[in-house]
Amino acid sequence: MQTDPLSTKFAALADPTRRAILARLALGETSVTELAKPFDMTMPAISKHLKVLEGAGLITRSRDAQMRPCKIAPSAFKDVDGWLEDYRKLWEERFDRLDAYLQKLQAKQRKKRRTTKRKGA
Amino acid sequence: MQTDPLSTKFAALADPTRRAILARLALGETSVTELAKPFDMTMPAISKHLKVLEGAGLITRSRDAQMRPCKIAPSAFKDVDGWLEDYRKLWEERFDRLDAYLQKLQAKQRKKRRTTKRKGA
DNA sequence: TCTTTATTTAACCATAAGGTTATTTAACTG
DNA sequence: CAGTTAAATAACCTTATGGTTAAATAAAGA
Repeated sequence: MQTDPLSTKFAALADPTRRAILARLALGETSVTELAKPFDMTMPAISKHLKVLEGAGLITRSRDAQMRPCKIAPSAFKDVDGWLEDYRKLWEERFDRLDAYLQKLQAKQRKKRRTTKRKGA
Repeated sequence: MQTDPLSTKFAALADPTRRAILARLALGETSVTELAKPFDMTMPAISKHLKVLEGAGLITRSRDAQMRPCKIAPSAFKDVDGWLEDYRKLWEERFDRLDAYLQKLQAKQRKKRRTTKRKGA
């Protein structure tokens, strides 16, 4: 596995079970047993998933009696979002260029229609 | 590996070599040999990385003589961005609550300063 | 203190990931 | 056609991942 924080985060997010756990945690802090319920999986498996999420800095854990409640880390998605930001620009530009191209195309077609005085479809 | 598109994309992004390839492709379409240059890695390794990126729908490939130029797929990051969107809301709310809390705290401190008439630091 | 509840750790297994070298395929070039 | 360039495939190796069962740990409760 890669050791840089961004790789670790993407790797953690690459598993549907872990994303489902995050989705549950988005509703609020909860226990491991509670988190495990929706899954057809043993507790140690869930425990490992939580360790991966924690290791990636996506969740934090506390203690409440025997329970180890989990919650989403405050700035969990900050760097992932920051990374995406660069590419967001890229595809917005791409979209802008496409948009410009389509407008040019439409202008050309309008011009054509004017010169040919509505001959074809 | 998981087979759903989002997992496949996150997994593809979880490797720094692949992210570097994407960063290079953000500058424009280019050949495999060109893409390979910055890395201390054999061609087959790069070839595999490109296959992963293509399989995730992050890049597309064409043909130009013996070359197989790669470019970033038009809507490469759309679903990843969409997924993040939900959590963006979450942490904006979290931030809003923190902000509200801090404002309340400051208000309380101003009040305190007024009643104690600047006694301590 | 013994038991129960909540969770983790250890040991193991199958499969996937990321790399290698050697070989092939594909297309241009002389 | 023979040779060169660009890239992919095959076969292999090592390590990581995602799961299991069985055992250990931690805290609360009778």
